[in-house]
Amino acid sequence: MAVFLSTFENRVDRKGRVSVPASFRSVLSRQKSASIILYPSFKHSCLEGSGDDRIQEIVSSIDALDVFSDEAENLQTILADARQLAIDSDGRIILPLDFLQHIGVEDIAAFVGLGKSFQIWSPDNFREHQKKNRSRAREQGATLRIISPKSGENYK
Amino acid sequence: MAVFLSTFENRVDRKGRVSVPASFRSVLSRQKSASIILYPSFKHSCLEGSGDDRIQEIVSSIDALDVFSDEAENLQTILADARQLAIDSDGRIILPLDFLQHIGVEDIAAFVGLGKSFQIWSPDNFREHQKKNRSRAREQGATLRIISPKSGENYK
DNA sequence: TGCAGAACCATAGAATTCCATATATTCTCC
DNA sequence: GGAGAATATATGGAATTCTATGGTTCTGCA
Repeated sequence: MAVFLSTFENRVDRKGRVSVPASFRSVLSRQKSASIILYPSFKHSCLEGSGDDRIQEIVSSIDALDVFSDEAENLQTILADARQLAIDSDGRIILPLDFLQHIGVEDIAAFVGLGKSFQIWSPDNFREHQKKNRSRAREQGATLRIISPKSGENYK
Repeated sequence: MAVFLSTFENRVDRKGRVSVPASFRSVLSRQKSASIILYPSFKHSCLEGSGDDRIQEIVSSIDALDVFSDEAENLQTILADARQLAIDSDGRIILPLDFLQHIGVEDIAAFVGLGKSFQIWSPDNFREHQKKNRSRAREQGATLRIISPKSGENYK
């Protein structure tokens, strides 16, 4: 498995420790460095996460923008708020307190696979978010257009 | 035979284990990784299933969109709900409890071949669904335009 | 020396693998 | 063509491994 997939709810203990889902770890272990990058989402009350090769892509994308543009500065806030977290020998990370507060997690964290990246939510907030997304996806069904990975051509 | 075809009803045991029809397995074994991707259908109370090359297509599609766009989020709801299930040495998968509940399966699951993908239904729900579809097809006088397969695709 | 963070154990429960069997299907050889 | 052997499929249960998770000990640093 080479992509982050599915949703897992794991317990956060008093020290902020939480197990990274095994399947996520196996994705991360294929990358150069098996650590995790997390930063608060500016759209939702969740954390955006990925391996650190994904961060390289974000850095490059920002670099391609005008240096002093608002857009570039907006995206640079991502980098300023990001943290790199090591995965310990038991497969856990420690979520910083301010991150936990930002997403409203007391004792359960939901890891949500989004392909090349993932998110961390409070379970309740995520369920609500997912419900909204589903109904919007149903309405906009036309936008669920699949692109073949090899040719890059649309099926219609 | 290289496409998912016909309908098979197999027993689901207490642990959620169920045999994947042999002919489906032979289709899947031609792909890179012989595992199954399942996710709840938007439209019906069934599960959508396919080989995991389908997930690669969805991930690529997301990648072609702006990272934080609504469209990307629509597709990501699929990934968040999807599960990759390994086929064990006896040809079985384990259907997660919440999936079984979503489609209302107690002890029998119907695998329905749809060509490039398949669905999993409760037998009763499927029969009803099939009845509706048939009568609609009759009323609307279904027609079909045949498109020859792209050269890259191997039928054997 | 006290504290925070990291590394180390221990364990219950879940998930995966392995084995056994009944039934159905195909093959083989007469 | 048909009887019997060999193979394949679906299914149940047991054994083993893995994952998540709580607690304890170590270690560097102020």
